[in-house]
Amino acid sequence: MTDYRQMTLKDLAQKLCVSTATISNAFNRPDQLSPALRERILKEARRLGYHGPDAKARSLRTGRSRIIAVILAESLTYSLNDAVASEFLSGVAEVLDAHGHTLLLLPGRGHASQPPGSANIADGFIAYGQMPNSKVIDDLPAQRTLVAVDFDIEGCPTVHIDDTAASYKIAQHALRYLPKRPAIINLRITQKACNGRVTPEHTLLPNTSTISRARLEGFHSALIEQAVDIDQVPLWNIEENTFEVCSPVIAEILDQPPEQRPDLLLCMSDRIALTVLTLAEQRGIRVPEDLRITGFDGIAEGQYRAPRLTTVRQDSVGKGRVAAQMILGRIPLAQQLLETELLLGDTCP
Amino acid sequence: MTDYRQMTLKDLAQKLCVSTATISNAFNRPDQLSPALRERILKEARRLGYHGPDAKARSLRTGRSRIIAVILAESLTYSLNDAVASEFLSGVAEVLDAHGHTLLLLPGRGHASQPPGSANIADGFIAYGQMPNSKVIDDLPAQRTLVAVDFDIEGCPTVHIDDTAASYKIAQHALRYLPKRPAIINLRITQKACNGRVTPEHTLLPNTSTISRARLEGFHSALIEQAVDIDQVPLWNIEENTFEVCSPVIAEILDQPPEQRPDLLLCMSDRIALTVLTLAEQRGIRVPEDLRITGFDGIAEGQYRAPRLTTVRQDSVGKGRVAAQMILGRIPLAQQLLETELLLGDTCP
DNA sequence: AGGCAAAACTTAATCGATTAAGCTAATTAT
DNA sequence: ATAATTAGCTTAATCGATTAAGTTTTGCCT
Repeated sequence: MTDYRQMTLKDLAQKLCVSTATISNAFNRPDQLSPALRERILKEARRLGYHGPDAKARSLRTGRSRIIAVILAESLTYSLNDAVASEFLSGVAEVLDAHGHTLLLLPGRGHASQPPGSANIADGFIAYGQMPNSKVIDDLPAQRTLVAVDFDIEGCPTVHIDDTAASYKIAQHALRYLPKRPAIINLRITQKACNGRVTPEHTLLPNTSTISRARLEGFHSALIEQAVDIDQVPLWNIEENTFEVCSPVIAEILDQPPEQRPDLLLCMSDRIALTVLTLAEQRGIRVPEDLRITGFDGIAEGQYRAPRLTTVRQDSVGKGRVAAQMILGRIPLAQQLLETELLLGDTCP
Repeated sequence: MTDYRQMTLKDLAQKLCVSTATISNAFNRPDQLSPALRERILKEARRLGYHGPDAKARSLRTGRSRIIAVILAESLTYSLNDAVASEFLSGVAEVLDAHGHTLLLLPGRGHASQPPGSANIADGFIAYGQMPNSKVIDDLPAQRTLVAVDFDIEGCPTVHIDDTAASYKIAQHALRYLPKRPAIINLRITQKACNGRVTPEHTLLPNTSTISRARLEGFHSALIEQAVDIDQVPLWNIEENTFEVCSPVIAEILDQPPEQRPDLLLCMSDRIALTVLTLAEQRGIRVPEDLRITGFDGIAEGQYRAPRLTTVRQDSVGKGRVAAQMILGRIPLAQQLLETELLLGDTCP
């Protein structure tokens, strides 16, 4: 019987015998009409079930949706369970929310099962940790702002840290103890997938290509500085930063005979380092006596536990804040480099 | 000079000397035009920098945006760092993505700094863990679907677990060891804020009001069944499920003289239980010998560590999946009750 | 070759708002 | 008292698509 079409501004205008412009002004520009009328309109709107101007129509007309999209590197499922990505997102969300914007989450290219489509509803885009050759920008509407985080796009404002310097810093700290058998566990540094020990056949990605690669450079610099032959330092690669994928590789490392087993593991992420720690504890390997472990990121999980993880903290939340502020035009679009901080925990004091 | 207005479908139509309908069809209904023409259109579109139909206009015209909004209970900042909420979101995201939808994140009412506004762009809403008297629905467009998760709205499809039964189950397990001094740590069960020991002055929320309250009921049932006087069981309340807020309260509990200190702590969440575990480890309190600990949720962090947390797992990811499938109409809108599972870890074997 | 159906396009109305420009009536200035 | 300004409201164009209905072209059948 009654018609279930949603009530529009026009319907409301007709019922109240005023123009649509006036209704619109009642919601958007209070100074354009008498307070009495505005009051009446808002009251009647509520009574008749009109919940304010339709966002779709409004965004079409004004050209702005108050939505900012974050394009993640991985699938949403992965990203939401990754502490670093989550912290980053929470920084973004905090700033967006403070300025009346909302957050749209997009999976990385190659992870979306459908073409973007609805994504270009956003007023601006924050691309997070994409691959260097990433084509994210290619199908983004040209007019809208894009901020790149943790990777570079030519001529695009970016937010990042100096990964090489940071990893150099922690490796330098760890090497002060002159480990007998240092080893490195890295994330996705080989051209083709490799879950395990990296051999010469596995070609490494180019030096500056990804964050992982940059961090490996830092480790290497510190090792070279200590006159360690980096070719003698076992390098392990892991394809995904999750406990499930890390575990078997790390088990393989730890299950070597004690005299071959590393006594220092420089890990490219806290997730890896924490997995090492868990597996070491399960095996009764003493940390740091038998094995020193360092991480990278400074996620909460590594600090709110005993023993605390020795790591280098990057301000992921801050990254998110800065990126969001840039997108909203609160700070100038620029190349922002954030600081990192050594966290001396118990796993490599 | 050149005009920076974004290129529209109409512009493209003019350049190619075809009608706008044809362009639109080239993007949306391939069967409506000859393959040759379609090919030409897509190619020229790419060449001229037309990235496909504008999402704002399209969503206005079609009435659908392919965006689903999740209304969280807390601020986005909190939710994104909470493992349970993140797992839930990742379940939602997984299903949405598989069906070409995207995810818009909205902070809970009272956490947004601005009125919703752009939120009603979504095709459907999933409200997560709201307070029982929550007014979320009130300013939601009436026509759109709403699914409630972990709380109830009259006449609204819901997804939840039987919190009381689940907490009864784990408490029952823990009580088999006939603890001398059991105690309970709960989350937000008092009328007004209370961070610490709950005394008679602190009125409790009504029985069925929140999840926390439901879980407390389960603990109590199990205690009563063991003929324990529940008024003698210390009850502690915590206002926020974070390490920072939990710590001082838990320190207070653990720093009591050993003969007064609880030998069993039934915790309402894994976050609380893990904080207990960390602080106990720091103090050299042996778990489970001196202190047994149980959690609730089954988050990854509690299982991927040594000792593993004894807890009851709820399938948060599954909750998200089911909620998303309902919203998308893949499964009927209904009241869904998911199963829980006892995880026998090392903290209360 | 004529008739008819299907294929390939076009026309034009529409989605639900915003906003510049215009119009009256009321107020202020001279 | 009259002109000038302002307040308060309306008119109508516009944002950029989609899609039902209509038109022309092509292909097929007898």
